[in-house]
Amino acid sequence: MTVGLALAELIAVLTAVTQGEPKVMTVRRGEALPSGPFELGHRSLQSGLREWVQDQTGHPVGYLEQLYTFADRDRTHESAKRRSISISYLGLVREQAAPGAGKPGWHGWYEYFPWEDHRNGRPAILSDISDQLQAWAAAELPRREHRKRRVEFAFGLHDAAWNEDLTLQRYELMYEAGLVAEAGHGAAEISSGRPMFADHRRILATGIARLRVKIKYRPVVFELMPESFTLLQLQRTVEALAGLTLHKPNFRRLIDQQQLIEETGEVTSETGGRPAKLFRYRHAVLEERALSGSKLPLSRN
Amino acid sequence: MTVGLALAELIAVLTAVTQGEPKVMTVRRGEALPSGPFELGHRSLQSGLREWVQDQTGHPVGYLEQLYTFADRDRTHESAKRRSISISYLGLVREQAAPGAGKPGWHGWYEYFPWEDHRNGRPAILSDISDQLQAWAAAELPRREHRKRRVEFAFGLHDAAWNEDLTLQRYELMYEAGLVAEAGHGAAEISSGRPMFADHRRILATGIARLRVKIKYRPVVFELMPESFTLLQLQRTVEALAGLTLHKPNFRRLIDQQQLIEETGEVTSETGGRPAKLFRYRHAVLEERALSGSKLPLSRN
DNA sequence: CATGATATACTCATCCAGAGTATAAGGAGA
DNA sequence: TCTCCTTATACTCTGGATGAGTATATCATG
Repeated sequence: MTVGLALAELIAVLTAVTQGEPKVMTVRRGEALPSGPFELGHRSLQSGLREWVQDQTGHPVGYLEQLYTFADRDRTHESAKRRSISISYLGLVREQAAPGAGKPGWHGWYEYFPWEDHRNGRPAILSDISDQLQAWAAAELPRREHRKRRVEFAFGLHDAAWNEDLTLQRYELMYEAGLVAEAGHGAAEISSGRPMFADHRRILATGIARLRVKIKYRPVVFELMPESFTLLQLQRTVEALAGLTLHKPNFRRLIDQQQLIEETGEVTSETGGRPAKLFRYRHAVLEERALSGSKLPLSRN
Repeated sequence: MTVGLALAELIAVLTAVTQGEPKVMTVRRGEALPSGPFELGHRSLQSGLREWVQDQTGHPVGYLEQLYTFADRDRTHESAKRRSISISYLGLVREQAAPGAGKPGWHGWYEYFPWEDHRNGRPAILSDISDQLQAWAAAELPRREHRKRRVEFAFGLHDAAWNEDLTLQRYELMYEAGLVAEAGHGAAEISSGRPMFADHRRILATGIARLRVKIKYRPVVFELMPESFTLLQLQRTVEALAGLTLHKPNFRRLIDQQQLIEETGEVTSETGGRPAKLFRYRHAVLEERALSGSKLPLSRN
């Protein structure tokens, strides 16, 4: 009887937003997510990863949440016929290292998922992608209708609207259809985003999807903001994550009716037009009550 | 340099609802959740658990979802100074084994968490619990206010309303305050529910919380229902999981405006009064579209 | 045939989210 | 200095969803 011995590995999807662009920390020149073995010295998984990231990047991790645990057999480390278990985490950090000295390479989310950014309208690539997916769906007879519905729903075709939360479902469909490079087979004639090592891009998709869902009911955005910020800066950050533009008046209404932030008393005129008030997150006061709220208003435009 | 070798173990929170009561599958006469090593032969974590449960209970698992991965050092299996990683899952099964022959022991959720069942009003135990928690919160000076707010929010004191989703937060607070038996110290003078081995009750709380959240936006309830059912049976099942009573007319409105179910054409008069129409879940048609909907109406009473 | 029980159908008020419009306050350039 | 442009901030309107209550239908039972 074999005992369940396995290699335990930690993988991090570390995200920051700088200049209105969501970034992920990578290694190997953008080809892989940072990862490392889970060592005996660590107190727990959570703290193990925290220490490890601190060492690697010099940045403290604000918010840290477990994503998923994988154990597929087609992973590396299969040297000794041993299984490798990967425990992935989503982490939010406040700032990006000064680009130059630091080794950590930050890359934009949308290099890897160009079809996920709808801030400037529906990306052109989506036409190609959905064409190919529909062809793929129509090809296989047995589960044809089922596939068609999955594609239409995930990509917001026909009557369905684009749903930014379905990042993972979209990637998985494209993977099944052989449209992404990692798959090996198919090799992706269309420009389907930058590939990554092994299943790292899938893990990144998991992280993006999780964060997009989360910002709607938990005030995690503030983990990505500087100490003080304007309302538009906050909105731009949310938009960057969601890959959508928001309705400005409604965004403001929602934010202040939740009382998550307070004025610092200062204003900044670095924004161009009329000077904007600066706000800060009300850490202390809410921490727990905030569990309930924090929705965000979406719009068509 | 230590390599991340660890024992991988699977733990399941298997849930069924019979006669309007939510149950969990246990071993050791209700003292532990079923668990087992993750073996080399398994294709993946998911399928490993699926096979294992099938063997143990004879029931197929309908819905299966990963809950959380733990790796605390105060777990068992610390024989060889080796860490043990526990990957927990939430599984839904349609029926309970005929009580008698089968070994699996099903126990009601609310044996372990009596304060979580509000279907017959606020349980009396909650007065004791919140008294003790407030005393505990008031005792420690430094973070007093913070603790007070956590308790009030989690248990719906003062202005806050009872929120059924906070099962895990409530258990954790009680654990911190030494009100549950697992904590060791304190030994729980009050009847704070049946204890479990190690951190199994915490894992159960995680599963309950996850399921309570999930039924609000995904049609997972149907994994617990028989092929055909009446609307009231469906409502009773949801109420059992949420630990709350629902507003009947609104429940019905919500269900049929989501078009999740369809009439079978038959009726049953086993329910007492006027015979009720039987319905079935529309598996095929929706599977994917259903991703969006499936909320449920809560009420005060 | 009345009564009690459950099933099913409607109505009403409130709140909230999406969408649009209007005014304020700065800077840049004619 | 005045005008225009840009961004910030404030207000209104409408439709739909949600919480809550009420009325009618159809069975079994005494």
